[in-house]
This record gives sequence, structure tokens and C-alpha cells, in this order.
Amino acid sequence: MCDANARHNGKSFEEWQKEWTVEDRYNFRTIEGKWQKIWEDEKVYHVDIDKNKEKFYVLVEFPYPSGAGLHVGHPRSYTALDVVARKKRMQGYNVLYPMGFDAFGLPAENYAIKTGVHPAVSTKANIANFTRQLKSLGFSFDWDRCVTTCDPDYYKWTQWMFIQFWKHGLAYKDKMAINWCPSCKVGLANEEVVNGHCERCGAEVVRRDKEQWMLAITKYADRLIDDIETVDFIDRVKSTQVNWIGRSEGAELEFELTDNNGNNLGKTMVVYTTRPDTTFGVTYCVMAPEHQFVQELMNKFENASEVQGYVEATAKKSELQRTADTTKTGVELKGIKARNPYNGKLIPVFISDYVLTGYGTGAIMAVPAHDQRDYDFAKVFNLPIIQVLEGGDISEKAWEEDGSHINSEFLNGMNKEDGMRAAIDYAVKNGFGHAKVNFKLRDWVFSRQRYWGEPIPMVYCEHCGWQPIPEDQLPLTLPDVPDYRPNDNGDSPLANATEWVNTTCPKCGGHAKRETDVMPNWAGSSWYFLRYCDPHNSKEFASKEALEYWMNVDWYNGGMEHTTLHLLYSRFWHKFLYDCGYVPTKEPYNRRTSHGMILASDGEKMSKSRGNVVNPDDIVNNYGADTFRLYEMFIGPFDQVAMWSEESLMGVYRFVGKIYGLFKKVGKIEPKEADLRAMHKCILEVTERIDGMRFNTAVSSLMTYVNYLAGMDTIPQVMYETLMKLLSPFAPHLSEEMWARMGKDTLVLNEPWPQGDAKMAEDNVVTLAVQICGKMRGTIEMPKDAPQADVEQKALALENVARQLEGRQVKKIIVVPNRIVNIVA
RNA sequence: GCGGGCGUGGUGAAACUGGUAGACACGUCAGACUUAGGAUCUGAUGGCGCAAGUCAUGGGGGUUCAAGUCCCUUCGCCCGCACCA
Repeated sequence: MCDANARHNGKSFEEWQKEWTVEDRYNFRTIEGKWQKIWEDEKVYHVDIDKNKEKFYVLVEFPYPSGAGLHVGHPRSYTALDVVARKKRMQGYNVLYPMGFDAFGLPAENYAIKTGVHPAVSTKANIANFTRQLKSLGFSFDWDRCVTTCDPDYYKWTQWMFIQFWKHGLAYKDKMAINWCPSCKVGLANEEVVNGHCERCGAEVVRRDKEQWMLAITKYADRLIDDIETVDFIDRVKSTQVNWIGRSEGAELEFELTDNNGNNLGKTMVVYTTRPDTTFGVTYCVMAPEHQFVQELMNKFENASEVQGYVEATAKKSELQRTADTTKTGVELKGIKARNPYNGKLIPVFISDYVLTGYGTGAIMAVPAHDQRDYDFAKVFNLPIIQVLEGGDISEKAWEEDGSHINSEFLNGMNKEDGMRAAIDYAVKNGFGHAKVNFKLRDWVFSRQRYWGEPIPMVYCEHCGWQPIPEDQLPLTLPDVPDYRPNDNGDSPLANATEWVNTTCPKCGGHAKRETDVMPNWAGSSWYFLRYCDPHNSKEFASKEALEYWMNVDWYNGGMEHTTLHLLYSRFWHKFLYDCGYVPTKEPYNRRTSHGMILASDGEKMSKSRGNVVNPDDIVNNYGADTFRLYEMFIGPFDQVAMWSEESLMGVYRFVGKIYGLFKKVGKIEPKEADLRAMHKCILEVTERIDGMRFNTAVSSLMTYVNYLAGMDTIPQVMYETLMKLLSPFAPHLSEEMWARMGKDTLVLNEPWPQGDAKMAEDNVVTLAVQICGKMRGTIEMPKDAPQADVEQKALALENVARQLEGRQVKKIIVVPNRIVNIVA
């Protein structure tokens, strides 16, 4: 397989050097193409299980293959982790660095609506283009493991997993008000709604009652929070997820509903509160307008038509209107009261849209003295405000800080902690309440009324209800339809495929209809990292052996925007598979990092409409892949936003040319001590900075080292070889070429990573700063670890120092070995 | 409101546990080579000052021999969530 001639063009080191002329410029076009072909022909990035080697699983989020092709943002993440993968390989690890395509989704479908081209056809073309682009950048992906989520061999297992969810009661169909995007004509998950707008198209979402398949992610809420402490995710990812899941601890308390005279109406309203200890400050209760009791008790209300009017008005409001306007409105339910179980007092009951259905119990006890929302409401309706926590002034606003309890009978004098415990104990003892943990997280709305997604493998039989398709009949493939358009009544385009829809019940054999909604585009990406471990397995989604060897992902990098979408969903999915015994680990990812976005040179987001998009193809054509890769690493701190600048890119381009040019100065001589120092310093810095995700300064280290080499008349060969090794993760083509030109028969990417020696990197002569009272007055050169007395003497002897000290008394001299001398006078 | 982050030259940014602020680049200026260039190479480059110096890490205060780094306070910016009881 190895054709040495192809590598160094049949020329020796000496011949290459002899041929060199001043005009010789680095011809990246032919050289990069040459190496990409060699790598592909020799399958150098192919990886198999090797139990003699420690594995390292590096993962980047796979792209959606859009028609626009690769964006300069994609390679930032891919290059960074390619650097990591390449370095880990050189360090002797068996590295899995796979790539695939998250290929189901709306753009392909919208394109089909516009042009009639089947999504499968356009997706295939887009994947081919993406693959070409990715290969042109020299990433070390094992392309044999490429997975595509819209491939039936892949989504067979996505469907199989859905059936497992169903079997375990975690997939269920429910009719509920969901977020509906009128523009995409599709229902959305909570996570896909951003400030009341559709995450994808920006249209304002509306509430709509729909039957939906749901996945019970809330059953995992606790573990999704708790287990995040066991993994190494950057803090902002952790806190965003914890925040989103939104755990709060409190109590559910039962308030008996009565008529105006205190006669029991036979209904007990359960409220959720995080502050049961403030119960003596409750002056009214509020139910969400959607609360079932509102309709059930309608005939008891003296103002039933007013109540009904408010309920209907609320239903018409969009989520956005309902949350944007915080002015309190509501209607008292006249004719009924609620009894505070702690003191027996009868208090009025309202409905108001500031109480949300779907969180807690959809009913609250209001403590206006200590909750600003309740306070605002109480002011509008002239309700009493009773202070039960000491410390604040409640004449203008609620007092939401802590304070010891007052006006609270048995709770008086207690602090928050004791009060909470006492209040809950009392409720438990008297049988009207208990402690309760609630989450903001909602179950995952899993149905999409569109075409280009995984069919949900369920059929509905009038006798047997919902039944899964037998697993040996998977995959349930997506049928062809003549018309991809979604419609306003919320049916999927699949609903028109009558022949496909009508089927038989797998249980009773009678007539049944298939589910016509498809899965959301987050389905396939929820487990793709497992498939990479064993991508061609037709018996299982991945073998136990493969999963046990490769999992977990050791380093996963992806966008912040997926923190509460893909990242959360896939953790949930993985935990479910773990509970079923299908995967060996509780969490899928050991380390999660996130790259910053790359903005256009005008500081704006790159977008087609602004016309400021940079196409990676142009950069590769004009400057080469290595320059592009190095620049993306050098552009700035990896986790922060960066601005694209072609001028800065030129600096890196010069750097690449400089390295190429140094070749002619390489000679077979031995390095001196100072040379070794520079070399080991560079090795140590680059190694440490790659691990620490500080790619920008890793490139700086290489530049400093190259500047050092440039200053030499003859470069010792070992120093140039070391440069090629350190450079190869960043600029694999250039380093491979120069490696070959030095007459090597090996590939530099297979070379062992250089070992830095901290001792050799240390200077034996150090420069110390001399300060007087903390102000810099000069520097002195001393042998390393010189005796303190010598250092002091030399510092005091400085002309500058002597002048400054004239007429002053030296009080003390502080010497920090090898760093600084500070003379206090 | 809650949570997370940030503020350093003309620009992108360095600075590990407090220890020579501005590494490495871009840009700019000067020079060299070219008939010419936005190509290449060399040098200079935080501000003020001829200089000795002095002022500089958003502002103010503090701890310390020493603060970009630690503490308090204040201003400004970005991101996420948000009527979640």
C-alpha cells in the first residue's frame, strides 16, 4: 500500500535542497491534493478496536448538510478537535474521530416544495458536496464510519429505540396545547421556542390543541441535573442545563373549596408553593384559567359569564402575549372560597393568566407581601397584604428577602429553613400536604407534521389502541408522496399516502392506520455517537463489545445553541438506553466544550442576506487548507466569538511560507544548548496548550519557535523534524510534505509525539527584574538559582538603582528566586 | 428579576499558583530589493516627554514589599432563561 515514491517524488533530501531556489514558493494546491490522495489510498485514518491500545473518542457535532455548503464556523470546531485527535494518535492512543450527517430536516423538505426535487435527492447531493469540502480541509475522520440519519439502515434503529421508549411507558400520545409554528406548519418542542418565536423561522408561535407523541424526559429531570456533576462540561453548559431543567423544592398543599358560607363543595384545590412557611400571609388563591375546576364549578359562580369570557380571552392569547404583558388581570370566582388549611380562614379565589397551567398544579396560594407578582395582583384587586417575614418595607413592593417569621402562629421567630420544615411537617401530620419537587422541564413533544423525518413506527387499531410495528419489520421506510406541502389543519403530508397509512394491526390483524407524523430532527442525533462505534452492524444498533471499548466520548465539542436541545436530549436518550441495559455508561460524554461563533469582518453574523458569508472553498483555493486551519486556530480564544479577518489570515499564510522556506537551511548538525532549550520549551507549550483548549497560543508558540529557527544560519535537522511533528496536527499537509522531503519513509502523523523535557527547557541564565518599592528600575542577569546575597549585591550595584536610593534607607530586600528583586526603601 | 460571562495598545489578543503588562500576529511608519505593485526581506512601534522620567489593564477605594490577577464598590457590554409560584 505504501508507495514511497509517491511520498517524496523519488527525490532525496539532498536533491530536494539542491533544487531549491529563492523563487520557490509553497505550492499548496498540488501538495495538499497529493497528501489527501495518499491518506485516502493508504486508509491512514481507518480505525478498529485494538485492545492493546488505550482508546480516545473525539467527537464534533455532525452537520446538517444544507445546500449552502460548509460555513467557516464548522471548521473551527472540526479543526480544533482534529488537532486533538491527531495529537492523541501520535501519543499512542487508538483514536476514534468520526463524521456523519444529520440529514433529516426542514430545509430539504422546503426545497422539495419549491422545486419538486425529492429531499433524498437533494440531501444526497448536499452530502457529496459537504464530503468534498471536509476532505479538502484534511480532517482525519474515519470516513468508513460515516453515518447518515436519513439512511434506512440508520433510522431503523432510531425507530427501534422509539419502540423501546413506548414499551417502557416513556413514549405516550397526549392531546394538549402545544406550540404551533404557523409558518412551518409544525408543532414544536418547548426547547424549539425562543422568546415566543419559532427557533427555525422566527415566526410567532401560537397555542394549538393537538394529539402528540411525547417522550417523558421529565422522568429523568433529577438525574439530568444530578449527574451533570459527574462530567466535565464547561460551566456555562452546566449552568444553562441546570437552569433549563429548573428544579425547585417546595410543597403541595390542599385547599378545600367552599361556598361563601364555608360549606364544602367537595373539591380540593392543590397548590404548589416553594414557601409553605409563608402560608399565614396567604390572602387569596389563583388558578390558571385552564384549570379543570373552572369548568367543573362553572355553575357555582355568580359571575359565570365573566369567568367564561376571561377563559376564552386567555385561550386566544399567544404564549408571547401572555408572558410579555406582566400587567395583572384576572376574575374573582364569585361564590366560592378556599380554606387555608393552616388557619381555617376563608379567602377569595381568582383565575388569572399569570398562573400557568402545566407547571406545578396550575394553582397557587398568593402571598402578596413576599412575592412581587402576587403583590402586583393584590394592588390591582385591592386585596389585603399581610407581612409574615420580618425585615422589609412592604408599602411599595413585596419583600422577597429572608427574615424571621411574624404573624405566623407556630412559625413565629423561625428562620426560613426551620419554618419550611415546620410548615411541611404540620401539613403532613394533618394530612393536607407534602414536600414536592417540581421542574420547569416539560416532556418532549416528539411529533412533527412534516415529511422529511423518521416515520414513527406505530399503528392505531380501534380495538387494540396504539401498537408498535413488530421489530423485525423495521425499518418502516418513508413512502414517496406526490405533494410535500404541510397543511394548516396539522396533518403530515404522509396522511395523503392512503395505501401506506392503511395497514393491519400487528396484534389482532384487523384494520389499522399508521401514525402519519414523523419524528423531530433531534431524534437521529440523540444517539449517533453510539452508531459510530459500530456503524455497519445490521443486528444491533452497536455491539456490546464496540460500545464497551469506545464509549464514552472523551471530548465532545459543539455549539452553545444545542445546550438545551441536542445535548440535553441525547443525555436523556442515553440514560434511557443505560436503564434498559443497552449501553454501558450513565452519561455519554466525559468532556463537553463549546466553540465561539465566527462573525463576519463587519462584526455581524454571517448571513446570505447580508452578503458577508465567507466560503471555505475560496480560502482553501487562495491560501490552502493548512493556512485556513492554522488561522482558525489562531483567530482567538476557542470558546469566544471571533471576527473573521482576511488581513490576519495573511499573517498565518506568511507563517506557512516561512516554514517552507526554512527547509533550505536545514543541515545535519547538532543543536546547541540554547537551541534545545527553545525546542523543549515549544514542545511543552504546544502539548499543554492543546490539552487546555488554548489553540491560539499553541500556534503562537510554534511561531515563536519558527522565528527562532529563522534566526539561525543552519537549522539542526532534529529541530526542523520536531517542528514538523508539532505542526502536523495543525498543518498536516505541509508537515507531511517536508517530512517526506527530509527523506523519511514514514508518515509524520504516525510519529510519536515529541517528549518535552522541563529541565532542558529551563534557562541557566535568568533575567531578574529589579524594583524599588514595586517600581521597575532595571534588570540584572544572573545564573539560575544564584545565592540571594549575590542577587542583592548585583541589584544594588545597578547605576539606576544607586541613583534612586541616594539619601534613602534600604529597609528590606525581597528576592523571588529567578524572578524579581524588590528593594523597599 | 434569575443564571453565566466579559471590559488590557490603532486591531485580534498574551500574561500558569499575585512577581519585568502588551507574548504572537494584524496594521502603521522607516529602510532594502524591484520599472511597478496589495509580493518579499530588515528594523521600529502603548501614551506623554529631547531625556532622566512619568502615566497606563472601564471608574473609585482597599489588602500587599508587589495587583490585569485577591477583596469591596461603581459604570458599561454580551449571552441564556424568564409571570415556573
